[in-house]
Amino acid sequence: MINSNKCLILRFIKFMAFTEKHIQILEKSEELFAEKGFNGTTVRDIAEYAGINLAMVSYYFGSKEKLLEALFRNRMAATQIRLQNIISNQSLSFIQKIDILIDEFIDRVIQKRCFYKVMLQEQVINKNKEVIKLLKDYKIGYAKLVSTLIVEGQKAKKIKKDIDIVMLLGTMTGTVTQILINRDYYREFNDYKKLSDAAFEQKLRTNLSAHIKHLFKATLGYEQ
Amino acid sequence: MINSNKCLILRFIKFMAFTEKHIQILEKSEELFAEKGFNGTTVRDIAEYAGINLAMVSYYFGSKEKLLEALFRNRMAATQIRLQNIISNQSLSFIQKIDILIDEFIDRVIQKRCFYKVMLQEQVINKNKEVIKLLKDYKIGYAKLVSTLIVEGQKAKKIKKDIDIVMLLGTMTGTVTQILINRDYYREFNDYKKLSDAAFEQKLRTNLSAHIKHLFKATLGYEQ
Amino acid sequence: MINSNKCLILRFIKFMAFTEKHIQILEKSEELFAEKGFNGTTVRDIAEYAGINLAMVSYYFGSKEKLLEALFRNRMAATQIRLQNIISNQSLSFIQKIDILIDEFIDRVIQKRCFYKVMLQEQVINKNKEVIKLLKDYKIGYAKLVSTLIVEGQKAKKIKKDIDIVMLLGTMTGTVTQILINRDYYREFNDYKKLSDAAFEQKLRTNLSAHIKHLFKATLGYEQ
Amino acid sequence: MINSNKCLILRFIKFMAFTEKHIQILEKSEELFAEKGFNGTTVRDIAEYAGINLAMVSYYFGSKEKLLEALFRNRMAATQIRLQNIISNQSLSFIQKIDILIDEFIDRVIQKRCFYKVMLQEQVINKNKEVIKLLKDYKIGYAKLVSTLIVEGQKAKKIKKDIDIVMLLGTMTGTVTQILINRDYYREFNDYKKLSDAAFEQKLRTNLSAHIKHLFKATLGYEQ
DNA sequence: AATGAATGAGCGTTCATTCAT
DNA sequence: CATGAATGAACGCTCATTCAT
Repeated sequence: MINSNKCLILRFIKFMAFTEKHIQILEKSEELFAEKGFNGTTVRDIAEYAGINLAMVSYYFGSKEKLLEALFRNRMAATQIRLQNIISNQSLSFIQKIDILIDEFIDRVIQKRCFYKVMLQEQVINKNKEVIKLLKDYKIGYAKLVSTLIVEGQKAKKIKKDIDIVMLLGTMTGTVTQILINRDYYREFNDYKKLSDAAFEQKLRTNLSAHIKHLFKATLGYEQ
Repeated sequence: MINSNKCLILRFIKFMAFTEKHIQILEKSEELFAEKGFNGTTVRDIAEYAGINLAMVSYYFGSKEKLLEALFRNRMAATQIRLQNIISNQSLSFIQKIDILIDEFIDRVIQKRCFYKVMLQEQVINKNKEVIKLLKDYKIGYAKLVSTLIVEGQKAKKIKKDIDIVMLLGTMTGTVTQILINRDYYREFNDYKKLSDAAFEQKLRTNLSAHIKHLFKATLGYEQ
Repeated sequence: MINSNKCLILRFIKFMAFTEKHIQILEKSEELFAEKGFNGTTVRDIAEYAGINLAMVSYYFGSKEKLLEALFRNRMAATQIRLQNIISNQSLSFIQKIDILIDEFIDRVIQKRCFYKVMLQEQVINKNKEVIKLLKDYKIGYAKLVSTLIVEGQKAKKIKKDIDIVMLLGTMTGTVTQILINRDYYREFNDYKKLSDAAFEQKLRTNLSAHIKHLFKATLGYEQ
Repeated sequence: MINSNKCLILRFIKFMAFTEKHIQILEKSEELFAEKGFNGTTVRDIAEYAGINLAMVSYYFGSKEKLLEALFRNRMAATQIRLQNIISNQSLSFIQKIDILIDEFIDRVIQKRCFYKVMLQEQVINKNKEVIKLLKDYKIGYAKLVSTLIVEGQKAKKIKKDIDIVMLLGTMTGTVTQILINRDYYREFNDYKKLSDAAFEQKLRTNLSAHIKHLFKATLGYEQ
């Protein structure tokens, strides 16, 4: 089981000896890309914000485009590890795994919100072939992984037949993305301004988790 | 009640005498913005693709930035009219209105998919103040409109209390957006390649409609 | 004598049927050229400021360049008439004529200060051949005219020999020009701010007149 | 007294590490600005004439506008040094200092004739605030400096009372400026064409010097 | 006779990238 | 190994002028 699951997730890790400066550039550029977009961010912006020399970006990563690719590879390798840890945990039921996958996703987007904004951009304006390839592999891997869990549930007659997995994952991803985008507006509309930033973030996490889990149960037909 | 609903939707229509060439530029630039992003699209690209002189963009719209604003104003004015027609229809129950709103949204995004890609961009990379303002007004108007319907249903004891409207609308918007983004991937994964483009689009519409309506019912607690 | 003097001044009048709109454009463009320079003034600026259609400038004058030429021809024709009136006055002595020429020049520059700013520009940045030609003819005519008066005075042994006329006229023109340029600074430095605009202008005229006449007397060696 | 004079001249020197290429661009652009005006000179003109890349102007100076400002700061810092050397020379009488100031000015304008054409432009078409500020400071400093010398002469009862300093300096500046502008015409009118360029320039210098010194003496009332 | 629409040319500036050191 | 200096290409925009009506 574990081995077969492993195969479902692609290996994004590609050897690259990252120094502290590499990481510094990646993190700072991620923030800028998220805020102003890839095209709206200049190499000068990155150099200035990361406190490095202008030529370093090309020197370290080859080009602005390849910096973006490195960013994706880096973040996606981390994601792979997180997913692997969940899947390989033999003490969890498939229902528990689905719930944990939902929470993991919410947590991931909230923690790495900059990256998910960049990811969203790349999916819409898609230009970079390497990134698109990474994204496609990730999506296929993720869908197959969830598919395995659902098939397992269907065999145990605990989950409805004919589940549209891509649609369901679209709901999860889309809902979280929309809340990520409309974070301030969500806070305002629901009168959460009185909460501290940390408290609001916790509230957001809880609300999202409950909402999406409820949608999954309604779609998959299981009860906990 | 219906009249008061009218007030909930903002008026985006602002007088601008659009000639055929204005429309031509708007539509072509919309396609390019959707494909390559606002920053990734040059005025020269637009001029070439729309078959007009380079200087016409500035001549007609003032600047590339104002062209984008005009695009948003134009599309949003059309949206307003569509919404108004639904709301002002006195022969519909609130449940019917919610269902129609869902279908209208799906239809709108599928028909104007380019615009919705541009809209997504602007929400993530947001730079243009005028556009952000239009978007905020639209979102508030839309949420209040749905809120009115839900309150109506709650009064009639047909809808659960404590509905998180922004979250629910996030699910609708997010799901449709994700399927818009992953359209090709959705087609591939579900083996819809054998369908004609038109048949697939119809399938997409039907699936999305059924899925989202089901999620709404599960969230709001009503039965038709 | 009168006839010979006439020959010293060139004829700038060239037939052009000027309508009110022509005059309007000339006067408004003169103001703008004076303020922002010829290159810094756009045809759109002129059209807007003169309240006419953008195409009128080309339509009426042929081009922006020819508008400038028309402006020079117009103003210089008027100058010619003013000078002719002084020269042809047989009741004046040559000393009186020199004094009157000085006052006429001061008066002309103060009244038509915009034009003299444009004139100064054209002499420095000189580009327009037609204008340069007009200016050269004017200068030669003016110098010859003054020369005639001085020769007359020298014959009457009232004026020193070896007068450097161009230098002397340079002093007159230069002094007035400098005060025109430094008008505000002159007012401030001499504490004339308390005077009304009209009173200051009168003061300026008086001071300039006395100063330049004094310099002429010191140079030419005559006493009134 | 001499030390207090030092304070009368503003300090234009602002640290800027000028390389040879900076100087090259400054000098070449000065020529072009003098000939065609600031607005009439394109960055491409400058790049070509100075033998540098088009982007270098922005790279070195920030913008075309800031290049102009640098030009003014540079030339005016040099002027300050020249003036300081005269003022601080304790072996000169105030009359000698005035004479030397006149010669220094003539020399400066003839040597840096391009700059003085640019300066004249900026005073007439004035647009650049920084340049106007520098010019105003220079004028005030110069006038105060001369004023100090004159007051010294008045105390020694060698100079008339009630001297209009701005007017007198206007005569000096204006006369030199006019001859600068009408240089060729002056040469032609006075039949100096037979002289070599160098000989004519020397003649020009001598004539200007004698003429202006004479005007100063006539105005100030002193005798050497 | 007068003008709104349109345009080719060229503007100042910024870009990601390169390269000598 | 790291970087300051430099650059070709392209950017959004404005210009004076034209032309069909």
